[in-house]
Amino acid sequence: MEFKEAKSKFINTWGTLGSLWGINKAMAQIHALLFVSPTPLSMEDIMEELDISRGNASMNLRGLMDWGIVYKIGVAGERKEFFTSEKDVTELSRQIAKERSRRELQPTIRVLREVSNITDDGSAQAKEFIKQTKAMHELANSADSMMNRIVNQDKNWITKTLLKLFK
Amino acid sequence: MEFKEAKSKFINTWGTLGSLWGINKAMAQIHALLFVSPTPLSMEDIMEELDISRGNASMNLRGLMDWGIVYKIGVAGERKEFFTSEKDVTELSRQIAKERSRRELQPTIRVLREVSNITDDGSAQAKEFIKQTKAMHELANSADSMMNRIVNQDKNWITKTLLKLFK
DNA sequence: TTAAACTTTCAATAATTATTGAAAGTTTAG
DNA sequence: CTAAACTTTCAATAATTATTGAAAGTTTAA
Repeated sequence: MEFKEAKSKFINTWGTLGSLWGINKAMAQIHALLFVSPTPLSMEDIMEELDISRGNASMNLRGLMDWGIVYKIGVAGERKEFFTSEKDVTELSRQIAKERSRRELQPTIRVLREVSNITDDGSAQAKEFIKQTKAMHELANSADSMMNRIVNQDKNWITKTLLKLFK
Repeated sequence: MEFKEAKSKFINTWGTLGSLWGINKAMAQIHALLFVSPTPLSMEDIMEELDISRGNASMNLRGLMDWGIVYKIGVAGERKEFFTSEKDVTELSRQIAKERSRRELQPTIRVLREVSNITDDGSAQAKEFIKQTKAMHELANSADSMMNRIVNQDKNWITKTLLKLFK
């Protein structure tokens, strides 16, 4: 397999994978493209390479910037804007973990705390509901602690932990 | 908040969350319903409670069984089939980790290995591509090792590890 | 057997989500 | 300022994905 084929396979795989994780295809593909590009790309470049419209490129680039994994940069002597992605996979993981915690886990934990706190009316229904949602609440809290540790405490925690555990 | 409201809030939240993770709403809601139900439910029960069609219920129940987190059981003296979910949150996590590894992570790792193994033609493009996809390949391998450990090695690994790390 | 009770399948349709492209908005060079 | 170069927005539309419901399939009681 040569470069061009490998590149398009990578971008495609990333796009499909993105959809499985609630990230739309174009957004995942833009990220993949920037991730393997040695130089920043303009919106024009991205539109052309992925064959998408200007509007699509603009919206999804903004989305990626909101995730904190793509940056807009200025290039001297160029009027248009250029984009580049977070290149370090550890930092990328940290950023994604941080955002998923904020966007998904924390709101879920809030709901779980709320609903598991109803008063037990003595019915089997209520008893099971409380038991199960409490268990889920504890699990979600643990997962969130883990993510927060990844994000806040120690920049090399992932690597260190994995090394400790698996070698 | 009383039971009924809490239950519907839980089911709804789970449904929305599911969509964010590539699981469709009905499937996530069926799981939520079974997860908090003290007794197994028939397809009829599920259709009525979630207000979905027979076909929808049937297909998504099969999906949940493929994930290994919902079981079909026979009830003595009843002709129709009943369904129940995995009730233990640790086992639920194990099962989901196992399936996600099998369905998503492993195929991705295979592609990453493939594309990161192209021959370096000396171009900056190819160099960066190889460097970045190799880094991603290593990260994905680590994540998969972690998941496999969760799933295969030790049934209480999650709990133990979390306790060790965060208490 | 047979027929009632139940489940699955799948083509049609509905609902949702992504994409386009052109108008409106913004920035900057001159 | 003004106009060219560029970006963003958003209503219309396309593409994708989920849902329905009825026909086909399966199981079991008698």
